[in-house]
Amino acid sequence: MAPTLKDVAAYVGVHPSTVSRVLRGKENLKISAKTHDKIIKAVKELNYIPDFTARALRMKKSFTIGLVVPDILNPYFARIARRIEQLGFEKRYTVIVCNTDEDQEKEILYLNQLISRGVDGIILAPVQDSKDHLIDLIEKKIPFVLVDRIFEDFNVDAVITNNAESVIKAVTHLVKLGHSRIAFLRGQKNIYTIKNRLAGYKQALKDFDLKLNENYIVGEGFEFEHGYEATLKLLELPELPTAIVSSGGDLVTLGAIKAILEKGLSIPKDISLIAFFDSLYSPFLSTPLTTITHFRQKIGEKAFKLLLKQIESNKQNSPKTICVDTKFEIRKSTAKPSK
Amino acid sequence: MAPTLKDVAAYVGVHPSTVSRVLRGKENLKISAKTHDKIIKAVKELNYIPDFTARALRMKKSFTIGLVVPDILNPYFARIARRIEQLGFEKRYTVIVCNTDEDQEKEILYLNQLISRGVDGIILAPVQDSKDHLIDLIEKKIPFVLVDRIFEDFNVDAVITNNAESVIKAVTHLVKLGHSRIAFLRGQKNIYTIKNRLAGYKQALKDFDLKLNENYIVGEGFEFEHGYEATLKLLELPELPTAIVSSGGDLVTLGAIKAILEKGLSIPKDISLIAFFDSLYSPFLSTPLTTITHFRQKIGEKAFKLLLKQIESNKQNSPKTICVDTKFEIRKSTAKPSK
DNA sequence: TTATTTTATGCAAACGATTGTTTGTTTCAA
DNA sequence: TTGAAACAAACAATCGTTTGCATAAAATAA
Repeated sequence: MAPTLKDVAAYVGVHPSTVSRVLRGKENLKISAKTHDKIIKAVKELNYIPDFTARALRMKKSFTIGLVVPDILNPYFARIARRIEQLGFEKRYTVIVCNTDEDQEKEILYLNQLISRGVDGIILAPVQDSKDHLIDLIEKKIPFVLVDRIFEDFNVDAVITNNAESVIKAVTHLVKLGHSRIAFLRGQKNIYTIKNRLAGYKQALKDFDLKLNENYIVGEGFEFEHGYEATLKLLELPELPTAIVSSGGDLVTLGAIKAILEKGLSIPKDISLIAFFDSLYSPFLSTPLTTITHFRQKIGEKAFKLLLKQIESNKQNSPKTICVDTKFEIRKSTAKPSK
Repeated sequence: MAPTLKDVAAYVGVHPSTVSRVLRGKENLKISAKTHDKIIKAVKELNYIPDFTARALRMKKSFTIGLVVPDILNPYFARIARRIEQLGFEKRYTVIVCNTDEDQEKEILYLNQLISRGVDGIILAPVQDSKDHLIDLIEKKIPFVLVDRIFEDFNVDAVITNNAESVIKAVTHLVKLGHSRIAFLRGQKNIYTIKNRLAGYKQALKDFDLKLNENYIVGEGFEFEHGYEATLKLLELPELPTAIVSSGGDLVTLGAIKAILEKGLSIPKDISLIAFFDSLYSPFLSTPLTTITHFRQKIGEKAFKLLLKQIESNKQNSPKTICVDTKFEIRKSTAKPSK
């Protein structure tokens, strides 16, 4: 059996509390140098490792944070997660990763698990069917930070990106190239980011006096298939769009590319494409993609810092929403429309 | 404050142990239907959530497993992680994700953290500088499973892939196309997978009576830059290779592609390329990549099941190494050499 | 020398569950 | 009516720490 505090204490011939005090350091309680050294030595010799569980129970502090995202396979969330884990490591926090698959039920289950496990805080990209369970978190005074997605009139710490503006920039670019039939390939509806991107799209059309064609707005989810199906539908319309803004991320966009190529169309000759996409891969695609790029590590960083501040300060600071800029990177997938 | 067992007990007018027994179910101890119902009702009304920490301490079982990988950003490990998390969820296990960045120090620190936190088991893709700390795990009787990388004469549960053979298949394909100057773009040296892939490479050359050119073996790590630098070096040799086998994964391979294109060479006209690469992106690259594809969810699945078996059975089963096949997928990045 | 402060450590009660053992009731057969 | 068996629930110890408080010993002041 692994040695406990008690074992160490017995070994040195001292009380467990003394060992504990030596190990925890700080404290104004003074320990004589002699016992201090003996204890340190004993800890080494017995190879004592403190039991975090017991400590967490006693101190009501677990040095654990929960990260709840739709899918860690999505490079967008993977990078955020990576950065959070990295910062957590520095501060001796451990990260529990939970994937909701955009399933509200699962989100609630996970959240309860995390609460039950006594995490010190939660970083969450919520499925957005409801926010009732989040109100619960507030009542339970569990620190949490939203990333990527927020709710109207729900004022909590959050890190988001300027979705609408980034799409406006994209559409502007297309319009300047001469496009007027611009389609919007959505990810899943009802997600904050998507709603805002769509709003940006509509705003931009309005700004340029282009009529809004509802048939040009397609897409029902964040998977490869969703992108594929939706784009196929788009390409079977009587009047083809000359450009697509893909707002659903990597998988959706790859699905879209597959559909476009299958239809025998080429990018950007027949169709211009702008996407929210991983900037690592985008330069290397068949046609290097013009993208709206997120600074995902920065998002993770900001989120972690906000959370840590909540955890460490007991007073209730007023909630803060941080908006991280995006970068518009022009590559080869956008060009003048052919006719 | 969140209600505890005691609160529920007091609310019903019963002893905490009774509540516990009702909640845990099973047990041969009988509880009258009446109290049972009252307790269930009280639990609902008070919205009681059991404290996992306390339970873990008492039962010495945390329903937590640690996953230690070099980098979750690497799609290879991301998929494995995803599958493990998924299966864990079904069995009510929670996953703590740790990234080592191929740093032995960090691996040891993490492992100690996990032990300290009382995880029920660990799935580990080890940095391979040493295995001493793993022997520790065995002594402490902490269930663990290696993935992707194993040690010679270290017989523990593990899930690996047939690295050597998959490279032999790749080289064979190249030789049949007429290549004889085939280079090997390594990832980091001294990693089990890489060593085996290299062994496969050498074996294949031997099989085909091709001479081994040490200058054709390059690469010092798993990052984009490593792939880029190494390939550049390769392309500055007096006698250019006509084909490259990239064994370092996505990042290394993208780096290689960048180098090749920068040198004004084209794939596969000037250089054929076969890579270990994410099959999601590979069809969409500038030249769709001929790849050696791993079934990563299967790896994750096997690893989780091995671990679960270890956790659930107290007797020491004899260790098992499972080898998961790879798939060789021919796309457009391989062709006959130009001259 | 005695009183007082300081210093170093021990004591014991938490934290919130689980579980072997006891105790107090019923129930039922003899 | 008594005694044993069966049933329900309480009791109390325990998991490994931390921490407020008490206390003994040593150091200092009076």
